[in-house]
Amino acid sequence: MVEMNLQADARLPAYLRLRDELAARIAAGEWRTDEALPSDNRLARDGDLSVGTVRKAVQMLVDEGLLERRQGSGTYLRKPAFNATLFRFFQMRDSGSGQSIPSSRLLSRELMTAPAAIADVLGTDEVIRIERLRDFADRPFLSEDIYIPARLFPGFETIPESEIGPLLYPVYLDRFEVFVASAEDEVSFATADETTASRLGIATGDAIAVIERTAYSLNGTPVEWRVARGPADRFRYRSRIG
Amino acid sequence: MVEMNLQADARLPAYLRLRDELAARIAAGEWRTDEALPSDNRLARDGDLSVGTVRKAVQMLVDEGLLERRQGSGTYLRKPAFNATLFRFFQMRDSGSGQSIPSSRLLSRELMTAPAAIADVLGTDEVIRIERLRDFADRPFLSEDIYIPARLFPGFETIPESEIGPLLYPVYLDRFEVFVASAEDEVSFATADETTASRLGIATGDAIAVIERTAYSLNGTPVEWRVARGPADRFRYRSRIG
DNA sequence: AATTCCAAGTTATATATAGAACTGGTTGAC
DNA sequence: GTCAACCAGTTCTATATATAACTTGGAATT
Repeated sequence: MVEMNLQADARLPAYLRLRDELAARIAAGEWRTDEALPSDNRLARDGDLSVGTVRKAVQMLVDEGLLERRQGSGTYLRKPAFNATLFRFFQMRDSGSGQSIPSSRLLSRELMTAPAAIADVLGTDEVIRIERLRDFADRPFLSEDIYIPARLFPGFETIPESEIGPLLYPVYLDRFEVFVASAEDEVSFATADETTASRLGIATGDAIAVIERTAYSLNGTPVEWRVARGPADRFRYRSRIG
Repeated sequence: MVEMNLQADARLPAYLRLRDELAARIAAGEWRTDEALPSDNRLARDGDLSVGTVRKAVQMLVDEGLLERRQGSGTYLRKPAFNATLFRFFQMRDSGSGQSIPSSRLLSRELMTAPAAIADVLGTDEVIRIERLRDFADRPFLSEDIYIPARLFPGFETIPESEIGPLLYPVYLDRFEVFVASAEDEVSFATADETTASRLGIATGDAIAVIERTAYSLNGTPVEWRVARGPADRFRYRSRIG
């Protein structure tokens, strides 16, 4: 919020300017996950920089998890590992090591005006709300209310359901070029209200786990807020602290 | 577990060998958090390397969160930000933004033989168990059972309670040179048994949140296992995914 | 006594260069 | 057809060097 980034460049070190430029071009969708960015040498020639400087800029984006270098081959846009990284609340116990992604059913999608608290987080009150139910081991497991800014996802509510897989973030990326780069989860416990209970197939008043997540894009803009509710006794949340 | 690390060095690149050497010397307690490591130039001369190679090694340790560079001054051992990073389950709601650390009472410390599951994680069954109760807003908030290997913490059970602050990790570092570098939390839900209930001042069978944590030192050795239990309705767990 | 200035030491940035290690494709021999 | 050798292009490692930016502490000045 301090400054817009058109002139901010001038006195930044070269490797940072290049990093910003590359990040912008990536965010603009210039490359796909399967083909290579220009080589270090190429970037150096184009930008009139030395290879060392280029490597430093690229390395930053690698550290940020955006790019992936393959020796002898090239530098590629990394496909985000949604399964492992951004999607880790499960009851992993049942099946041996079935990393299976739970199936998901869309219950509703609706263009609406967001409640104040959510509008506050997302920075707009024109949102699309998605209600979704996820199954695991053939039983309803998570009831989700998802809010995304209508401006960033124009027409999301009209996409045929068949074209929306069990994971939303790939859809965000492929169809709207919105890249979910980080998120913040908050876990708490509560009791089920009537609608939640009926969706999950439990009794009203039963204990549930509540995960509230805010997801952010590359530049730190919040692009999604969701709340997920599941039966507390089937719930486990794992977290690595670095 | 694959190999011991005395000869593993030979064919590693120079910057990795230096990184390993520095990490070992840090872990051995060669430097304190307040005075500087040898300068880049010095390390280069000593190790017969170029400055670029040295900087690459040091940068790795900076990225790993171990070191901190202060331009114009030197490279320092970073004091881990325990409050923020490794200590984040609270009910942050009550007081405005009171980042206050809850007070803590030691209930017992005892040299004992660990249950199989815990011995398995820690790699030894000779452990010290610490029972602790933490208050927040004048009410008991977390009941903790903490297990640490006796070998790594000789005599911990006899340290005067007055010399143990509300945070254990600084004690591990200052008195035993054990540096907690990362941890893994697992959050789940259960109901209180009798002892837990009486400690927390709730009824047997009441809903509680359970956080199981394994803490690791620099080289990935588990150095602590703990389980913390608190009333589910006052509980919040925050986690950043990045 | 307080302030300014300077010098030495440190990390940060940038360039240039060289060879090693690896990948993916093409060519050539059999 | 198969396999090996080769080759061009890529990233990776390492060195050497120069300058900028910054910190610290003491000396000089006011």
